[in-house]
Amino acid sequence: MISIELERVRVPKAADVLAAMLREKILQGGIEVGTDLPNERELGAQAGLSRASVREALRILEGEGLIVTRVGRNGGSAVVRPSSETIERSVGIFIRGQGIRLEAVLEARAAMEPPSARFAAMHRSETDLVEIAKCQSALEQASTVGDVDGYVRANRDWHVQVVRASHNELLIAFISAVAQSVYVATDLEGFNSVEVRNAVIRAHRRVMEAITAGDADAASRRMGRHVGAYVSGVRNTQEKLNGTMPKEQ
Amino acid sequence: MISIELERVRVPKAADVLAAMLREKILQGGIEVGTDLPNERELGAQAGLSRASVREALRILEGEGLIVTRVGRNGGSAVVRPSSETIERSVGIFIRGQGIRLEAVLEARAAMEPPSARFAAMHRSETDLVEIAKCQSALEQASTVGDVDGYVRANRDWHVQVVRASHNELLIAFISAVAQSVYVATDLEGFNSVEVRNAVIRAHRRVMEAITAGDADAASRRMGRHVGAYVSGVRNTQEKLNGTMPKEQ
DNA sequence: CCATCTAATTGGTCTGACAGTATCATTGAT
DNA sequence: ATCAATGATACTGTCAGACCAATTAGATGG
Repeated sequence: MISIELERVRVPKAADVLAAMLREKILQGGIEVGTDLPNERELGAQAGLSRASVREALRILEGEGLIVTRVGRNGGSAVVRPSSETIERSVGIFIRGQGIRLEAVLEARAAMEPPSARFAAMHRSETDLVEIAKCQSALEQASTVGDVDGYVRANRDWHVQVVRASHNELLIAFISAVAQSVYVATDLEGFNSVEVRNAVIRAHRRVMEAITAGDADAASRRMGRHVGAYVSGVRNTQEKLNGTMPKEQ
Repeated sequence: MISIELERVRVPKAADVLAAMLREKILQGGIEVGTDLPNERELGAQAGLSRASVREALRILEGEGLIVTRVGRNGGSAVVRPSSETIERSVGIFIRGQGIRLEAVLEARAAMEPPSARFAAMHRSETDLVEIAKCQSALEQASTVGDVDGYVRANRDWHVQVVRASHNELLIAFISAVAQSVYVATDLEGFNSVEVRNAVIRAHRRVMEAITAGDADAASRRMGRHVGAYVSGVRNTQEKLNGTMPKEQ
C-alpha cells in the first residue's frame, strides 16, 4: 500500500457554500440595496439544494446584516446595506462572553473618543451641532429632575452624537457599540452623585464649545480629560467592588 | 366598531426565541466553555419545536460565535468563548458593504493606535516584546528581499502585535479587524517604494524602543506620527485615483 | 371611486426519512 | 494480553413533501 501525505479533508456544508456565493454576489457585484433575491424555492432549484439548505444560507446572510426577509406575497429576501447594528451586536456579545471588565471597556472608549472629538471639530455640520445640543439639553433636564435612567441614556446619546459629527463610519460604529455596553453597565454604578453629574455637564459644554468653534486640539484635549476623569471615577469605585461587566442585558 | 391605538404586532420566529433563550443561558448563566448542549432532537423535545427550528436557532448562535457544532458520535453543539473573529467578520462586511473609503479606515486606525501604543508601553510583558520583535524581523526581511505580500502581511502583524501588548481585548479586536481590511486594500496600493518601506522600518524601531522603555508618552507620540504619515501617503495617492475600498476579498 | 372579499404567492413550521461522519465496542489475529 | 480491523451507534447534514400563516394583487360589488 502506498502512503501519501494528505491533509485532513474539509467538507464545507452546502449552506455555507451557498451563503458565501450569495455574499460575494452582494458585496462584490454591488447589487443595489432593495433588490429582491429569488424566492427560496427558486434559489433551491437554481443551486440544486433543498429548501432547508437555502433557508440556512439565507439565515447566515441575515445574521450578517446583508439581507432582510419578509413573509407574505411579494415578500422574500431583499438586499440591505449592512449597518453598524451588526457590529454593535457582536461587540456586545464579545464583551459579555469574554467577561471584559468595565474598566477595560472605558479604557477603549477613552482611547477612541478624543480623536473622534478632533474629527468632529474638523468635519461637523450645523445639524450635527443641533443634535449634540439636543442630547445635552436632555442630559441637563434629566439631571435636574433626578431621572437617573434618562440621564445615563442621554449621556450615552451625547457621546454617540459627538462621534457622529466626525463623519467616520467606523469610529461611529465602534463607539456606539462600546457606549451601549457602558450604558448597560453604568446603570448599576453608584457613583452618580450630584457633583459628578454637574462636572459631566460642564465638561460636555466645554467640548461642545471647541467643536462648534472648530478647534480640533481643544476638542480632543477636553474630551480626553472628560473621559479620563470618567475612567478614574469608575476605577476608584471598582477598587472596592472588584466587579466585571454585568452578565444580564 | 371601536378603534384602539395599536402598534404593529411583532411575531417573533420560533428559532429567534429559542436562540435568545439559549444565548441568555450561555451568557448570563455563565456556562463554562466546552459544555455540550443537548442534541438537536433533545432540544426540540424540550422546547416543543421541530428539529428544523432548533437547527435554525443553533445556526444563529454559531454565527454569533457562541457555539461550535461537530458531526459524528459524541458530536453536537458545544459552548465556546466568543472570539474577536466575529467582530472582525462583521467589521469587514460593514466596510465592504458600506463602501467605506480606505482613507476613512486608516483614519479610524490612526485614531486608535496611538492610545494603544501608550497602553502597550504601560502594560507590555517580556513575551509581548519578543512577539513584536519577531514581526519586525519578518518585516525587514521581506523588505530587503522585495517580497511585497510578505511585507504587507508582516506590517499588519506588527501593528496587531503592538496592540496585543496593550492587553485591552476590545482595542485588540477593533484594530485587528481594521488592520485586516487595510491589509486586503494596501495590497493594491502602489506607494510601497523602497524609501517608504525604510521610513516605516525606522518608525517601527522608534516605537518599539519607547514601548520597551515603558515610555508611554513617546510611544503614543511616535505611533501617532507613524500612522499619520501613512494616512497622508495614502491620501496623496488616492487623490489621483479617487478610489474606495476594493470590493473583492 | 372606494371598500371588501378572494385567491395567489411567499416565508414559517413540521414530519419523517436517509446519508455522512466520528466515536465506541467488539472481535479476531498475533 | 495487545493491538488492529470491523462493525454498531449516536450524532449532525440533507432532502422531500406537506401544511400553516402572513401579506398583497386583483376581482368583485356597492
